[in-house]
Amino acid sequence: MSDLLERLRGRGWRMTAQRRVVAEVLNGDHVHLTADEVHARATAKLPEISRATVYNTLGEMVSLGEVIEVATDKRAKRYDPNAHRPHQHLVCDLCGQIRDVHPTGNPLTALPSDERFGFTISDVEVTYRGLCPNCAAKA
Amino acid sequence: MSDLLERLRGRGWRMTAQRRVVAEVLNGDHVHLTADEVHARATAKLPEISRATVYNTLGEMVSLGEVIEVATDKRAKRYDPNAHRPHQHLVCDLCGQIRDVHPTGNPLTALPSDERFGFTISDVEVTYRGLCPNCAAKA
DNA sequence: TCCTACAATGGACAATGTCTAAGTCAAGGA
DNA sequence: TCCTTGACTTAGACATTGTCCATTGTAGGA
Repeated sequence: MSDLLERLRGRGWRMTAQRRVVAEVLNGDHVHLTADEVHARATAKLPEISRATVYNTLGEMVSLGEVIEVATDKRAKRYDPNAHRPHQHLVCDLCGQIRDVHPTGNPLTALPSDERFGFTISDVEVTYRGLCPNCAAKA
Repeated sequence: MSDLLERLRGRGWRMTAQRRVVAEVLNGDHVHLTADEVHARATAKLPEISRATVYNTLGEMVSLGEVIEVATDKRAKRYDPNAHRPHQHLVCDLCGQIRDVHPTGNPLTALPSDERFGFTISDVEVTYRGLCPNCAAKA
């Protein structure tokens, strides 16, 4: 169980009530909240926190590399606190549920050099799509 | 060179001037326009076309499975007319340029069954990120 | 304790996408 | 060819998501 708050403290990040609350809301496994959901939950703990602060704080955590932005659906970006361990995502097309998964092998090796168009590739994102057990049962 | 317009006609899609223009704008290889760019180019050919129609038409082409929605950057969705042939995307993190690529092998085999959480997986999206030759030279 | 640089606030603004009511038109039938 | 009908298009209001900025507040060091 990674502790996002501890990791941020360890980087000498200036701590404020607002930042602590955002980090607490975002902490955990299989957590993929939108900025708006983070704001809603943060407001429950600290009513006067503003939307701009939530956006700023999320943006800073992304810049620090402690949180990853995920764009699995067409709507809002989601924020994933498990930046410390590489992983990919599994998404249910119906309910939108997201799970972290760890495929075997390195997807980079699947791309031949004549398909790289001279690019310097630094990262690969893989999104598996389908139906979760619940939605599959209903369909 | 696939002809999007021909494929749509072949499906008995009711043809209108607006739909024809949108299909013409979107046709080609390595084409990944945003809805707004499609609207801008369509307006050049047919000035009175409305934004709603562009969105509707793109949405219908996606429903028909003739066009794919791509969410490579955090901003607008992009539309890719090469739905008839499976492929993945290579994105430049600086200039946002997108290329279609064809990795070898099946990325699905990389996901062990105990990492599938009971999901029925129907599709895998792979996005390679890095710098294009131009941006790498400047950096 | 006091200072100062950094953080938070809130409200306007921007970008993207959705919806609705009313008008228009493509395509098939007489 | 002309009519009919249901599907398509339009314009603009509205919704959602995200950004910016000037002002106010505060964490942490001297």
